[in-house]
Amino acid sequence: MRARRSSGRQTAGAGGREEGADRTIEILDAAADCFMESGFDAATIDDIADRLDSTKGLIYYKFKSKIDLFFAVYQRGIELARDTVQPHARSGLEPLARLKAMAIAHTLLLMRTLSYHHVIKQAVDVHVDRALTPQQRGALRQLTSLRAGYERLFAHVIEECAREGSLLVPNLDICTKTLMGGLDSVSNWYRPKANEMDVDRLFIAEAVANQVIFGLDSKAGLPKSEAGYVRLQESR
Amino acid sequence: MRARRSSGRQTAGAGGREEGADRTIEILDAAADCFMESGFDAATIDDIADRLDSTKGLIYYKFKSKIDLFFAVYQRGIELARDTVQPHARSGLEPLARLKAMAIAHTLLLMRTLSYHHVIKQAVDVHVDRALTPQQRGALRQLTSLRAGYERLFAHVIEECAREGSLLVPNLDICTKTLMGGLDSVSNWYRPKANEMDVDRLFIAEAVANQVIFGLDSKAGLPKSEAGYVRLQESR
DNA sequence: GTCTATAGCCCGATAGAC
DNA sequence: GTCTATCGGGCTATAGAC
Repeated sequence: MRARRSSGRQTAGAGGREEGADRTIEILDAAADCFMESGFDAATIDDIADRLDSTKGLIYYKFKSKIDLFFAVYQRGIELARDTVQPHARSGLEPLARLKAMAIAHTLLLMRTLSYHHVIKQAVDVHVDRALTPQQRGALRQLTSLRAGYERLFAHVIEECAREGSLLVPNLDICTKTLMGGLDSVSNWYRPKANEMDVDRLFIAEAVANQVIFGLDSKAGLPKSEAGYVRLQESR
Repeated sequence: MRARRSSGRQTAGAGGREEGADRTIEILDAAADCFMESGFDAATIDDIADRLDSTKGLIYYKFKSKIDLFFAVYQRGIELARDTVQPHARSGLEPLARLKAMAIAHTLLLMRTLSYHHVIKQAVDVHVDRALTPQQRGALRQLTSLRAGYERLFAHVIEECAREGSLLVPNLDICTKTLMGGLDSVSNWYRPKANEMDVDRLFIAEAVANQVIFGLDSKAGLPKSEAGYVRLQESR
């Protein structure tokens, strides 16, 4: 899993492909884990360095400050989600099938990258009210709008469903937030088990996605298998 | 809203009315606000004291430590919710009507006591992994089970609905957590507005409760007004 | 009961060796 | 690039006056 590669950061393109040095991703992963376990404030830079079998010198070489590191984790978390879900939003399927595929993909990713999603949750919570430099405040603003854009992926598809009549949406904003809130709540209780298979996670993701879209009402007809999701997934 | 009542903690009844001391509730309220705004770690005891126009001497006179204060807020938050929702769980209505009344009551309370619910969220999140004394660990265990009991109020009613066939519940645990996750997600975006009326909050609470139970599916018949909730509410 | 003053610790951040 | 050593600030918690 560890990269362990040369480096050649600034030394001209040099044509070669290959990840130069970027232990950066490793740092982000370690930071995400620590932020999940202890929360932003309680996690120390030493904790993160320990997890990398390194020292904080390395971390401060790559990131200006603890909060900058936090923002980098936040950004990677949202970008991962966007890159995973966006293809489903744009597939040629019917709106409702797309929404379901997005919900499942979102939930599966959440389970596979739990720590990043916990960081996103902390960032959404107010706790990042603290004193920031102007640059940091700008970065936060950009991240907030990146996140808003991600939510809009869902809102747009929900709106399409409403327009074609497949969903009843009294208030688009409330509906979108409540739907995504249900999906994200998986992070409150899901913890990966050793030897867990993809099927186990898929079972959970399908159950939750179904529930947030169709509810629990026995009078609604739950379509059991939406082939669209699987198809897209395999083609990656 | 504030209590302002005697206290007679140790000094025998003494008959006199007058607020003896219980500024305790005031401390809890101020602490909840600060914990919501800044998070447990970033909030300082001085912040909380400032909000009370007091000093930290007072707070340490009433609470042994910052984490004990946090636990006290957490406890009050769950007890408030339990006291509000339990009557609806036990009313004579049909299971599905009870569930809806509970969901609405829960969401309304969340909006009225937002800061307490943010504290509960922080407590549920892992962040309270930190080093605790044996007593504190015991207290946390008790609070965790208090919270579990509260969730079971919902689980039991959902189970009743499943048994009588009014809801389809593939997995009781996942369904309960997802349903409550949708309700609790209101705390991610709801912020009280000046001059907001009870009706405004009721609109939100009904919309969210409807969605987490019945979903958005246009083929389900949404029962629009459940008189049961209002009846119980007025009789308090 | 409430306040002031301060001890003591922890952690973010930096300087500089290698 | 990565590590060691350290400073400086801020916060919890306590001691003791009133």
